[in-house]
This record gives sequence, C-alpha cells and structure tokens, in this order.
Amino acid sequence: MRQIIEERTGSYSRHASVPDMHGAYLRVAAHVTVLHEGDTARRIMEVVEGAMMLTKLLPDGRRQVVELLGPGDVFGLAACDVYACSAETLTTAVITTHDRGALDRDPALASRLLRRFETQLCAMHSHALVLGRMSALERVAFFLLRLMPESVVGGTLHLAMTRQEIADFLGLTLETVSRAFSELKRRGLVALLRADEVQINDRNSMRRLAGAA
Amino acid sequence: MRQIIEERTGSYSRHASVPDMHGAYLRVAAHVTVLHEGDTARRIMEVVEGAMMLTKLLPDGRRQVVELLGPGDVFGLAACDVYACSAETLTTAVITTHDRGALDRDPALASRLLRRFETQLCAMHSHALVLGRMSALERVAFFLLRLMPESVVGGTLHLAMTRQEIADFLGLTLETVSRAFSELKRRGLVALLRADEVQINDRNSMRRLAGAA
DNA sequence: CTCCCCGACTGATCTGGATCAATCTTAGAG
DNA sequence: CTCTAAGATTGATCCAGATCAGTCGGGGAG
Repeated sequence: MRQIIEERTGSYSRHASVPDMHGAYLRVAAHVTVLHEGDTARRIMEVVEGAMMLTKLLPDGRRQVVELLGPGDVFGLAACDVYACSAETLTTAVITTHDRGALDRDPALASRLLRRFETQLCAMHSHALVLGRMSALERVAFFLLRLMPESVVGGTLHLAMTRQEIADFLGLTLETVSRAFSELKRRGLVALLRADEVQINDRNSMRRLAGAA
Repeated sequence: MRQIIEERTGSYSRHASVPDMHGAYLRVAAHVTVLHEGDTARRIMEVVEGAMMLTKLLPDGRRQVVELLGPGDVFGLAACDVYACSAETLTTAVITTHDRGALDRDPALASRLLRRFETQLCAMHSHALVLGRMSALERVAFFLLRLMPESVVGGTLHLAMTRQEIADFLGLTLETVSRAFSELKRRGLVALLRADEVQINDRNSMRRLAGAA
C-alpha cells in the first residue's frame, strides 16, 4: 500500500505551503492553497482524490478560476520558472508530487502525464469557447453538464463551490450565476434541493443550451 | 536534410484534408484548413514554420479562436477520438505529423511534446484570464504584447489576422477590436502604419493595461 | 431553543460592448 | 490609370450582464 501522509485541517492555514515530500501522498484539507502563482516552480503535482481549482489574479484583484481539477489531473505548471497559477483545494484532497527532473528519467510517467495534458488542453479549448462566446445561461448549463457525468441519472450533484467561485470560473458575477440557476429552475431544467445540491431534470434541453457539449 | 513536400496553393482548396504523410514535412499555403473539428483523430501534428490558429464552432455559427500557434507548437489533439478543434494556417506554414502510437514508442518525442504541452497549457490559462476578466482595451493590449517579443524594439509587427479573426480570438466583435486599436493609437501607445502593421510605442503603458503580463 | 452571520437570492439601475448602418481605405483586377 | 470588392473604421442605438442595494435562509454557536 502506498504511503499516505495525513495532514489535519489545523496544521495548514489557508495560505500555508506544502512541505517538500518526494513521491509521497499528501492529504490536504478543503480550502487550502497548495501553490501560489509566481512562486518558484519546483515540482509537478497530481490530484489523486478530491477536487481542486487553479486560479489567476490580476493586479487589481480580479480573479479567474482557470481550471477545475479532479483525480488524475496535473497541476503546478510553469511556462518560465514560476507557477502560472495558484492551486486551492475545493474538498479534502490527496495529491502526489513529482520532481520536474523525473519527467526525463521516467518515460512511463512522461507518457501518462502527456495523455493527461492532452485531456486538460482540450478542456481548456472548450473553456475558451465558453468564456469567449457563450451567454450566461449557456455557461451555467455547460458547467453543470460538465460536472454531472452521464451515468448519474436521477442522482443529485453536490457543488463544492460558492456562487462566487462558479462566477470566477465562468467569467460572470455571482449575481448573474444566481439568476441563471433560478432561470434554469424556472424552466424546469434543473431542481435546486439546496443551494449546493443540484438535480438535472431535462438533460436534452441542457445539452442544447450548452451547445451540444 | 529532411524531406520537404511542397504543396502549392492550388492543390489545396480551403477545406482540403491533409494526405497521410508519415513523419515527413508538409508545406501548406496560407488560409488552408488542415484539420476539422469532429474528424477522427489519427495523428498529432507540430508547427515547424509559420503561424496557425485553432478554432471551435458552436452549432449556430459563433466561432472562437482558441489558440494561436507558432513554430514548435502542437495541435491535432483529441479528448475522445475526434479532433477537438479545427486547425487553419494564417501564413504559409510547414508542419510535421506523428502517429499517435509513436508517443509510447519514442520517449524523446514524448518528452519534447510534454514540455510543449506545458507551455501551451500555461498560455491557455492566461487566455482564460483574458477572456473571463479583462476589458476590451486590455484584451487588445495583451494580444499585441504577446505577439511582439521583447527583443523587437523599434520593429513593426505584421498581423497575419483580420479584425474578425482577432475578435474571435479575444471574445469580442470586430468593431470593438477596431475601436480598441483606434483608442490605443489615440493614446499614443501604438502606431498603425497600415491596418495590419503595428508598432508599439509605449511598452510600459501597454504592460500596465495588459495586467503586467 | 434563539441568535447570528455568511452566502444566496432578487430588484433597480447603469454601462461596456454588441448590433445596426454607413462610409472610408486599399490592394488587386482589368 | 480606373474600377471593384473586401476589409477597416466610425457613428448611433440597444441590451445582456455588471453594479448597487436590500432581503432571505439555513446551519452553527451558545
């Protein structure tokens, strides 16, 4: 069995940095910032369990959630020598890290990460279409479909994000996201059991709104 | 020397597909669609020379240019088994293709593509911030800085894109892009020698507008 | 149980960029 | 050279979503 290092909530403040564990698994509480945009990029990381988000900030505080990550997704990337994004857990999460040098030494790792990068790059392409060309209602429909796998039919989706976080992901304001949820409910496409518990009732209409995504 | 297969303009219609050349180099004229979103994904491609753009379409015709590519950049990606984007040359270009299976067999190739994917993924993260949170003027400033490398000081940048293509890249309309160019000119940050020939006069102000990018 | 507080919702108003509608400019054709 | 057509610019108006301003609701502390 693989080693799992448990880190309790209290041992990480919201802005703590991750200790330099090599190859080990690391359990992190929800709402912890694991990486900071602009810090020196030493390691590449993978989500093993849980959900995370990558964010970028403008100098004046405007924020964009650039990517949502689930198990298998890779983060800690850098175009130059510093991290391009901050990374924050949405739920309790387990992550692994790899030395950047290991990419050349370990072909199996490189091959696996390559495949994952391809998936994530395609997801970013879709997201560019969402951010650049879709209306508010379409964006929220797209968001919900993306989070709700086909398989789950009657099930309810638990949102681990606030309206503000969803807004920062979709390039909207929290008020607009809230109105979009209400409008989808009014049209009978979704049901809101609680603010963070959504049920998709009319998948076809949702798909049509989201551009057959 | 590597083999270069020259393809003349006339031999490709705007919507022709690329013949199945393995590992060879292929010269393609400007404004040729090399890949079509939704086609079966057989090969992974690399830009050797020239500039290209990747686009995605919504069913109703809205278009997003999701990525701009230069030498070294990779395209022809697929999340499932079909291409996620169409790929079109902006200038005359030289491209290579690799069999998708070669990624496992050739660690050097995998390692090189991995590095490039990382760069492109970071570029997409920046672009998400641009599309989600920046004003029209900021977007255009960011776009021009990105295209104009630091080194070139007094030089002029030749835009290989129409206002419509720039608009589709930045999530705006062509009118708004045109107005942004005029505003940057009015403020003295750029000079427009011709519609497609730009000079950056005040790099610092541009950088401030673009969010210190 | 009540109280408190944070997040969600909703209404009223404002505005940046979209849309609609002419020109203007400039390669390229003849 | 002139003529033409495609792209760029500019102006007028409109509207989706931002902003501002409360109110609502539900889960945790006491």
